[in-house]
Amino acid sequence: MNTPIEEGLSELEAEFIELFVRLAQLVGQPKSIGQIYGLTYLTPEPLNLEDIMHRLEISKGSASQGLRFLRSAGAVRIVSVPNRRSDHYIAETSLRSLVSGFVKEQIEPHMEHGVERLDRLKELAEHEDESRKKIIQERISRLETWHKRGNTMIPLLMRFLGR
Amino acid sequence: MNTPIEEGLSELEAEFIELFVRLAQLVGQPKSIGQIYGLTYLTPEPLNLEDIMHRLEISKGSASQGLRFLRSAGAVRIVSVPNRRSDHYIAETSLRSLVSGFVKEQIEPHMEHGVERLDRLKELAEHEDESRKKIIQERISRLETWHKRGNTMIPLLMRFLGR
DNA sequence: AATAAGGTTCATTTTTTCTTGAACAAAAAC
DNA sequence: GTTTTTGTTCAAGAAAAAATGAACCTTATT
Repeated sequence: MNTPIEEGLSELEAEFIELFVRLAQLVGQPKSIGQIYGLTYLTPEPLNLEDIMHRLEISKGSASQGLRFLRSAGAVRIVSVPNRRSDHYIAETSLRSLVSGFVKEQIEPHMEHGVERLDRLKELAEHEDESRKKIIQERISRLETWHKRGNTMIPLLMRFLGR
Repeated sequence: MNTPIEEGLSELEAEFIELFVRLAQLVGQPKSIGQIYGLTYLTPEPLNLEDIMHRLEISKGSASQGLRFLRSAGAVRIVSVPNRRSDHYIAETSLRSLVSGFVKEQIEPHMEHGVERLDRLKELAEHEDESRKKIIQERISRLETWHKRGNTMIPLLMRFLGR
């Protein structure tokens, strides 16, 4: 046993976490992700899985999966705490790391897959009636432009967010 | 009665629409929104509600609600077709209008609400123990920085997408 | 080697979101 | 004024997403 972490959330904490829940939902992530990240963000001390479960009153499964996601997106980091066997987490609070993690996990896969899809469309367009072919190809090439813009925008975004 | 629009989707159309469905889901919109927008995007002729229902095999309710959303986000536009009483739609195919509609509908409300939430947090932080107050305030001010960055990024994004 | 602690996995249940279609309203057409 | 056509709304049902918790693996501790 070790220093017990207070149960329940203060009004401030609840409000704070609520804000992160909305943020999570805005970018299409489940509530629990927002809760966990929010809690680690506002808590100065590193938290372990058990702390998180109890303070947020969520299941072990949710906490574990949520942490895995946040870890892989670079939103939280494991720190070691003397005399504690369990993994402890602290939030990565720079906007840049969050955005970059999000882009890497959620956007880039789509972008890459997008190339294949566009090629497939171009392929199919070839077999189209001559009458429609022209216009279809024009639509597809417009889509390609979108794709390219998206691709050039990402680095710009990152640059804006600083090193 | 008037010129009937072909039922069912060709492979090309299905593939094309599938791409838009994914795009819709990426930005947290239901499948039907992606389908409707995809169909209008690739179809040169203006489509009405009935065309959309039949070709996509979705209900009247979905089609109506989907179109309302797309209209309000500036993703489709009503055009009048001679001798047809019903509203006909064509897609707005510029990336800029789409993004700007999306930002206006989905992002800006959050941004505005965000200000209130931050003020509320600052208020609550005042009543915090002196020991934690400092650190909590620091966290909140970090959040404010995020908020400001978000706000300055939007115009930059729009500028990048052209006039 | 046995026990315990920490963590993950995943089938099941719960919750949330989306779709449907029938009822309703508005505006032509007759 | 009645009938059609067109479109909206919203309660109920269907589908999808997220949370739960028990079983299970791994690694430390005794």
